[in-house]
Amino acid sequence: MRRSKLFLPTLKENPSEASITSHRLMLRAGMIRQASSGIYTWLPLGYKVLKNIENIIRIEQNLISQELLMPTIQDSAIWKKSGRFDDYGKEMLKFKDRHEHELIYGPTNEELITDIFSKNIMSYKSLPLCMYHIQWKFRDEIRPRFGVMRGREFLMKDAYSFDKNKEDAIKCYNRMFLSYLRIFNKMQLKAIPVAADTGPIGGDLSHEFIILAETGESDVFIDKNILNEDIPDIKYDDSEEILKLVNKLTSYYTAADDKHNENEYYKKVNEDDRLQTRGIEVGHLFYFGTKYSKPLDACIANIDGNNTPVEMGSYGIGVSRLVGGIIDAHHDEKGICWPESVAPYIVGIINLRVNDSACIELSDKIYNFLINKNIEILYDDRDEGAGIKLAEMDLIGIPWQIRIGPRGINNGFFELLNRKSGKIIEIPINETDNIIKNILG
RNA sequence: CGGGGCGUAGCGCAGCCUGGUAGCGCACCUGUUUUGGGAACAGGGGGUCGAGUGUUCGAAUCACUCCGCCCCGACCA
Repeated sequence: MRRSKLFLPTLKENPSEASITSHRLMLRAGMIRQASSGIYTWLPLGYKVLKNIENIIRIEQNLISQELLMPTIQDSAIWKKSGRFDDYGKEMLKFKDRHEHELIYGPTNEELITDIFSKNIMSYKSLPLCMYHIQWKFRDEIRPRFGVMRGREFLMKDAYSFDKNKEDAIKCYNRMFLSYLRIFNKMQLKAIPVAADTGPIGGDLSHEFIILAETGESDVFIDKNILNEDIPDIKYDDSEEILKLVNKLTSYYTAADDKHNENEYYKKVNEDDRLQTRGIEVGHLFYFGTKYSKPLDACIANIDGNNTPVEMGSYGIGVSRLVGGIIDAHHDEKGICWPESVAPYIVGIINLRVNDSACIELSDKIYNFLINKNIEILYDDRDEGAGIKLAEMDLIGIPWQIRIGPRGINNGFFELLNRKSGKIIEIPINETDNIIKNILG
């Protein structure tokens, strides 16, 4: 993509509407604009990142689940049946269509997927079944804030599992646990599983995945050692190994403020290992058994021939929130430093002198070379001062910058800069292959 | 919903106290010179001062009402 053609309205100054880092940087880097309180337009650069995050989630979730797409608008009837129409309270947006029929904008989808299940699955032989979708949700938050971190409209991945008994349901829960660890790991986030309350979703087993951040909304108390745990290479069908991993990770003391117990914390964790900070919830696992299958009559014929309510769980990831979370974890004073896995462009080319024919020739050559290698690239071909272009490339956080200017060309090289480390590699002009080696190596 | 703050050009702000018909920086347009970290000079365009009502000869400025946005708290992916 040529920068001269890209809709990328960056801001030099901090907008007054933003107070925290991720929000400020998303506005300044031209990723989002606010449409209304807690509701945002995703501009091209931000949307690319959002899509990249979605795809990381997709690739990992597809190993244990199937993707479908449910609507944003739901009929209020199923919510009345589950009892949540009233329980969910003012957070749920309710409205009527032209026939005075009551609808809601889905804050989550347990009712809808349970309804689909009950109408199409009759037997335990069709289980286990796990499905997910990535869809916009609306929760009319009391106080939206921090940009996409607590929006009213937000993109969520929500998965739902159906099993014939509790034992199988827990196995699915644990597979999700592993899947979440891998997903967050791919985004270069240290997500810590924390025992959690179940809130309006309900149920008796639940973990939140929290990333540590000073701007997080809840206090967390953890045993530092959990941060050193690696994610082992386990196959998803190896329930025993997965269980061992889950048990190991959940044996560490980790708690958000609502479940924190000071005495236990002091007893269980050495003083040097205690870490009290703030965190952002990016994922949540729930096992809730038959909480929805009973009222919505989602029953299966079980092995013994009796109809029994299906065992369920649900598993959410805040996709749009992750964009903010990743920025919070990966930025410096100049701007964003995207992990390559989610970066909107992998390489940025800066032609420092757009009226110099040698610079144009080399820039175009490298641009076309990288396009042919299927590398996402942003080519700043604008007639602007060098400082403007360098500063913007830093701000929007492109992991690799290629700088082409007369100074280098006269000495037979161009520069490849790593955004995160700041290291510059000088590459001879006719060795463009070296770009690939450095980026991938 | 309780507490606090804000609303003036695309962005950041001044002007308001003490009413006299709107200004600065950045950005934008034209030209010249520049060109390796947010250039210089010259010229130019852009505003129902969040909305309504009132007070007044006259309101961005004073009063009242409403709307919107942000921050702290209770709730949550």
